[in-house]
Amino acid sequence: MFQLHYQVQKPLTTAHLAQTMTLLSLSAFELKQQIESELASNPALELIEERRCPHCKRILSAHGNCPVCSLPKTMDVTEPVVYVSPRDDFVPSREYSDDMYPDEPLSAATDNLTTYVIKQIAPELDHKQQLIAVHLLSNLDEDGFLSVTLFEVARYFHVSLRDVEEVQQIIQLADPIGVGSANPREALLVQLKVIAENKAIPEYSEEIIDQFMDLLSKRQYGEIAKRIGIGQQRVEKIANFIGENLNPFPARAHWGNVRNPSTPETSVYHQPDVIIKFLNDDPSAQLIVEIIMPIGGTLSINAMYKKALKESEGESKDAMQSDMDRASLFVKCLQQRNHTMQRLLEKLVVIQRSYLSKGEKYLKPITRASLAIELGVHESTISRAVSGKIVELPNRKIVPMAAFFDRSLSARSILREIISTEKRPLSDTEIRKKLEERGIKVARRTVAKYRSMEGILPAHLRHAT
DNA sequence: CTATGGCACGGATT
DNA sequence: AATCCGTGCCATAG
Repeated sequence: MFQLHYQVQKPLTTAHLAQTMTLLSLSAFELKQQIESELASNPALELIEERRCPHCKRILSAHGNCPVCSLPKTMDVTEPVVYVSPRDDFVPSREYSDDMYPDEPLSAATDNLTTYVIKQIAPELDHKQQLIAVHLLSNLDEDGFLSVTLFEVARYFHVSLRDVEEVQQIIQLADPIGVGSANPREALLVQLKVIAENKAIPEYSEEIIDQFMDLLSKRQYGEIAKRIGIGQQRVEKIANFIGENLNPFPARAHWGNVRNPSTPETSVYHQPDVIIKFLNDDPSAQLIVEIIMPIGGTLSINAMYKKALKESEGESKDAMQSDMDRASLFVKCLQQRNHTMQRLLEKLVVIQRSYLSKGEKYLKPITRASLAIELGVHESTISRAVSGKIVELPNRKIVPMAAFFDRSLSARSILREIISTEKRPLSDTEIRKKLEERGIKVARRTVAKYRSMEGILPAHLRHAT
């Protein structure tokens, strides 16, 4: 039924529970919106301005201590440091900047997107081009990308590839900019060009998107810097610019907060909700875990408002009191959310430590339920806390938090290794045996599934390289 | 006869 | 209650 495991100071109310649960399931990006709307609608709430740590420029916590500089001196390596980190530099990755799209959001449905775009561009096109445009736009996927190749379309209409490209370019310039591209890379390049007309763009932006998209999405800025031959800081700046001004999924601007099941290929870059690092990047050192709070400063009850409430009378007092209650409820729920996240991550990083330091092969296949028991919370609490959250790992990779509960990742990773070192193509049955030798018991059928998940061809179509 | 993919069932997850 | 994932069974290809 209800979860009575929380260590709460005040008695629980159903409202309290409901709101805590909602907040828990929000990603940093959604949380930011939630907090901002609450802050705007409730005068009793106040955002206390940040105070910054003189050493590391980080925003100080409510207690005035710096989360990084005040790390415990006793470095018990097995004890991770987990803290909530308020960020005023938080930039939601899936949002357009206002100057690009001042208009109100569109409906989400793809077919509406089709007509929406056609309306914009129809006047510019002759009859034949219109036919092509309709064809292209009816083959958009949910992200606004083409699910057909230009070549196919050209053949279908018996026109030259050039003609189709021309139409595509017109479509890409329509709102949402970049729609009708083949992939995120193309979309970003189009957006970049459009912005460049009104605004200076950082040098190398184009090169980075064009040539290092995969590295960019994994946030491996150092690598990019090395390849271009410029400083890493500069690359980070450019990456920030891209994150702030461009959207790799054109159609999603209209989707609000989409939970994308992000496959490695389609996920581009995200602001993580949680950042996990090793102290000094040393895998044998202590783990540092940052839980991102997408606001600078601390949210709390407005002291002036509290005072005014005491002095007021009658009906206005009632109204103020209710705002007050809502405010304190919100603050409390927010604290509880962070507390839950903190406890969850403390356990999680300890359990998955070898995964964090040594790679995918060492991911322990734990379940949400087992962790729930250890933490003494309901399993749905874990589910909510995990769903939709993005984590940055010590190796700079961005993965969904659900990856920590992947039952098959380590198996698949070992499978990849087996196949990449095989002398002759091994059949699924043989692979199953090899896996068993390494402590993974799965059915033969499952090996086949893992193979296809990894995009590895069946044995008879593979040949040793 | 062997290797593999498709479909469906049951348990876990959401 | 709906959905996802591992697995067993079976059909099909080689």
